[in-house]
Amino acid sequence: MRWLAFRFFQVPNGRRQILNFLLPGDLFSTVAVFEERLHFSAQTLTEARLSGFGRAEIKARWADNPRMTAALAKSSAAEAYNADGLMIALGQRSAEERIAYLFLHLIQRISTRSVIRDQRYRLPLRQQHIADAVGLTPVHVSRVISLFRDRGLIEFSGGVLQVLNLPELSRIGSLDY
Amino acid sequence: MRWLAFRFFQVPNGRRQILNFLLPGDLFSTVAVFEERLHFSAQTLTEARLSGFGRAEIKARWADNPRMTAALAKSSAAEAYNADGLMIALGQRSAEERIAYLFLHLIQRISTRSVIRDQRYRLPLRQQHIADAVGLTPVHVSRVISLFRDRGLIEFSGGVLQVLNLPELSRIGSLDY
DNA sequence: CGATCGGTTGATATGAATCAACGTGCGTGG
DNA sequence: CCACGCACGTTGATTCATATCAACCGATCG
Repeated sequence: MRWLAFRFFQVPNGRRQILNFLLPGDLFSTVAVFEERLHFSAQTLTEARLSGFGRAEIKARWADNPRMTAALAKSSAAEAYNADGLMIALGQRSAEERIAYLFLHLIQRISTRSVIRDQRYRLPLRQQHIADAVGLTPVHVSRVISLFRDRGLIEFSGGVLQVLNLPELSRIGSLDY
Repeated sequence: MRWLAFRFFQVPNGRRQILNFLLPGDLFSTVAVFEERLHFSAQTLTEARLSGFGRAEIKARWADNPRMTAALAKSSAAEAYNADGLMIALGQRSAEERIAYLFLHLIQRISTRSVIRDQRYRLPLRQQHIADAVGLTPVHVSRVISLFRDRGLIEFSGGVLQVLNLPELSRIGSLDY
């Protein structure tokens, strides 16, 4: 991954929820195109390269530009789809399932963007970020990842994820829907 | 509320996550306008009145109809906003907070649609639905609602929610963002 | 070379799940 | 019209998954 960022909400009680991760080529937020005031924040995990568009400019060009319209619709649909997946994970699934789900989700998105060798993915996250994304504590994330490591499913350290047993990881994390 | 429905995903393990509730006037799903295959299901809680639109028809009229474009954009933004709220609730908040949040969210949406008397809201849900929406068991939902009742915050039975202490309910459930 | 950060590990605490029993209202069929 | 069954909710006892608290370790960095 060339760079990585995330969108999150800081909860008054001190916790935060990571709402999604942003990868190269992602629209930062489809809603942001239409809404002036945003309820969330965003932060990069690496150096990142952003392109900005004026809201007025987009709106002006949008009506007569079917390709832009289609791109926005597609981005919006993907956001909704991903949000549904995370809600399902957070609401109904165990710690192991959530973490496996997150890894699977990320490696799938990364795979559409770059060629992957030996199932190694650059994923510059700390366990804290995983915890904030899947609604667990960093301590518990550490335990689950250790468990995965002991079972030979993955290696994860130094910002690199290596998948060693994809079928089993999928069995745990996938919803296959 | 004249009628009520919800959008949900059936998890292979037998649980289900309610992704959102649909109220009169809501677009069923913005994504459904563009995508052929949907990953979720929907169900009504009461008799409901639906209007259908052909996907082709919408697409054809969409380019040259700025009002429709705006309506879709607005609906899509609201969906994303609500999804963020639920992800935050599911990921970071306690059982009491989640349930208070859900009630607040629903009464707010209902209030924009009908005139409310005496803080009484028709809300034809079973505790099972609340449980499926906020990621708890029906048993625990029952306990929390009893607690709220004992503290004089709400009454909830027979499909009617009566709010008795809105400030306190808000203090518990609101994120005030 | 000490300090800080991220991760690991162990002990204990706790919120919510699970298991189970019971109550109540309601619809249905005898 | 009664009796039974069923859906829904309540309540108590217990279990379990994850949080919390705390100590420690290794790497990195000023």
